[in-house]
Amino acid sequence: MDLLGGLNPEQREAVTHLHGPLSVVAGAGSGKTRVITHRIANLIAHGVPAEAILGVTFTNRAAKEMQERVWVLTGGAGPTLATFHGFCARLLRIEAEAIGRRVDFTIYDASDALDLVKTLSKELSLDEDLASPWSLMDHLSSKRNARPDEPHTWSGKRWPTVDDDIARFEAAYDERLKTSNAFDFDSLLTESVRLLETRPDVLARWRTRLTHVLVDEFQDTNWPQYRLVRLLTGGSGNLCVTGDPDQSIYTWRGADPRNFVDFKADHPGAKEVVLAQNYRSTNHILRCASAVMTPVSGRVPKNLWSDLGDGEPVRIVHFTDDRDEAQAVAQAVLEFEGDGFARDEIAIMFRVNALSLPVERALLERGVRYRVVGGPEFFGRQEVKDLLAYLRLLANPLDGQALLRIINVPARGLGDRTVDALAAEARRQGRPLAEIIAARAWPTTLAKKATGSLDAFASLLDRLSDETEGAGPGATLEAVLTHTGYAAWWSGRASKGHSQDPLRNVGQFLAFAHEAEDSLKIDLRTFLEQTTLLGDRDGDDRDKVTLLTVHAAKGLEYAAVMLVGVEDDLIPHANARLSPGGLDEERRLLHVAMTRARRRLVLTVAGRRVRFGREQAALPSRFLRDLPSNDVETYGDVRPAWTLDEDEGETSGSRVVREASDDPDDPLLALRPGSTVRHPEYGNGTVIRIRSRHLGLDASAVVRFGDGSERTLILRWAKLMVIDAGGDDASGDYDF
DNA sequence: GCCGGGTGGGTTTTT
DNA sequence: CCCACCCGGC
Repeated sequence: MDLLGGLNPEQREAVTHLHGPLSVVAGAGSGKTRVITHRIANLIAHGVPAEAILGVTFTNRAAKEMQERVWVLTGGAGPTLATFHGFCARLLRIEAEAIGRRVDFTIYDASDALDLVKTLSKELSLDEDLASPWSLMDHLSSKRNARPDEPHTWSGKRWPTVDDDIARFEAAYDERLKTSNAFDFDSLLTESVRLLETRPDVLARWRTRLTHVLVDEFQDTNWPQYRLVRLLTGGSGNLCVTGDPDQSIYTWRGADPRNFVDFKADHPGAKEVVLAQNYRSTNHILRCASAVMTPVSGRVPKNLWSDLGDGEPVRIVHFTDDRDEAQAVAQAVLEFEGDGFARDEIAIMFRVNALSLPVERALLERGVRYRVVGGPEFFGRQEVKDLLAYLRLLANPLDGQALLRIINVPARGLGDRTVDALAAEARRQGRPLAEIIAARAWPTTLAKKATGSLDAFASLLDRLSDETEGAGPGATLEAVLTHTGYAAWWSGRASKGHSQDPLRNVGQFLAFAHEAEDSLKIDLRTFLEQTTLLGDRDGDDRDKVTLLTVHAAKGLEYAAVMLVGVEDDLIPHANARLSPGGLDEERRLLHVAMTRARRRLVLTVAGRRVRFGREQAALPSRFLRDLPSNDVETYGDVRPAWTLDEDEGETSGSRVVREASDDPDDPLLALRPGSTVRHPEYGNGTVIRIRSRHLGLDASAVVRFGDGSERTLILRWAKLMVIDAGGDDASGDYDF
């Protein structure tokens, strides 16, 4: 196979650079995946064994896609292509005993980890007002992801014993993970690093095993991740990193684009390739995407260009409310199909998962098949988590959190008092809770009734583990359901307050486990690892519209993209202002969303949106003002919702096509400081300041009226008409 | 100890 | 709206 055909000179340079450090800075759609897969194939063609190549990607989806493309290029060669977490899990299974874990360790997802924090917080009697489980979790995570030269200390509230308490907590957390024979997401990374740092023999073995490492989405790696690949390639320097600082959207999780700078410093003389030609999108789309990035500070400007022509202008469509928006988006799917877009080439994106609900409803009404990528949905449900906990406990009997979760589910007479007594006993003896139970070493203080229940529970566990020895996920789950009476317990409870029938989910989960066992032939441990590391399955994607967050969309592309909720407080998200550089990251996020689109890009804005059950006014995203007017077309009634009188329905729902938004008569791309408005009582005035919705307060504007008075008006209520939107100067006095 | 009802707060984004 | 948590009745 010709591996270099069809590559441009820069791509070719990267693909043919086989040994020694290489960095590829690749703008969106510049053929980065192509470069990586071809380079891997080229390495193999030049005699590097496939098993000696490790490709690290950011998502499982990307790993899978690369796997397939490499197969095609090499005729079935199988290098290791995995996420950081997946690779670390593999490494740690092999090296488990070197760090005091057993090969059957389980992995805690974010919510399991939070449960552990809560357990420990209670055990250590920490004051939750001073240190909430959430802040403790945050603290742990950012501490472990911090660079060693920027040590991270407790940044929450201070109290007299803070240093002691936090230190005790950190130690207890690590200890409990270890005695539970478990890792959380962060510790998969940090423990792998620690192992390679402290055990030269292990490190040497892995360096022999893996001679070439490639890291994709390098801008989204955090310190332990970079440290890991440095360790692995420290001997040979055969490290290739690819990424795009403009697509750095994970700094909130410890990702540090400075790794690019470090890479250069750590690898003097490294080859550097920049890919600028875009093969994906038309130029209207690219110019809009670039314009969003222009104001980002400290950025190396990148001029993305494409020879695919201008294409269609980017559409900005305004709606009265989110219901309208959802209906139109669902309808648009059908229209796009009429225009020749395949359904599985259309994506609907949003900044936050919550926005998918109204869209899903509208799609359902029209019978449009869709698929939601990720989302907390299924595996986050209580009943599924309960059953998973049983499976985890059977796979790893030391898993303390799994045990705590199910010890009294279904209710079997083991309430808080009994469990607390058991936990205290476990601590007293310095043994894991599971051992106390297996050995039936109950504390002597327990009541007869409790010990009876405990005996029964211990027997249940014995029986289950005997019966499921070596069984697959389907059979194991079957046994759990039979012997625990879990389903009967649910149906016995007045199951009103549950939006989705828990029993249906139980049935689905059982079917899922059976399918994994029967058709995919995966064992219980793999099943558990995949459900936590992979989250949702990616079943049959054909003929379905894809719904996903912008984060989940990174690395993907679609012929048509609709991004909903392009409003202030969503993009940029209200919380973005809490962190330094937050607004820039929001720009990058919008940039990522836009550059997913090949030919058609639609941004939608609603004037009102239901949030937390209340309908609230929404403003178009301030980023929209940065889009070049020649590249966009604006549709719909762009007056903000609060200028419409709800009782006179004449304007509501109108979808008049208008001139682009640079039309001076346009009532408003955004109300802004300097705009002239009319108030029915106070007359004309000038907007001095806009305050977006925050801290539970509605969005408001401070307006100076003709009589010199300044009034703060709640935009949701005040019957303001926009007379003159004011100048183009977007740098007015916004208060966020 | 179990469960249901009331209440208050809200987690952006993912492995 | 949807949940996690608290409380009180059984």
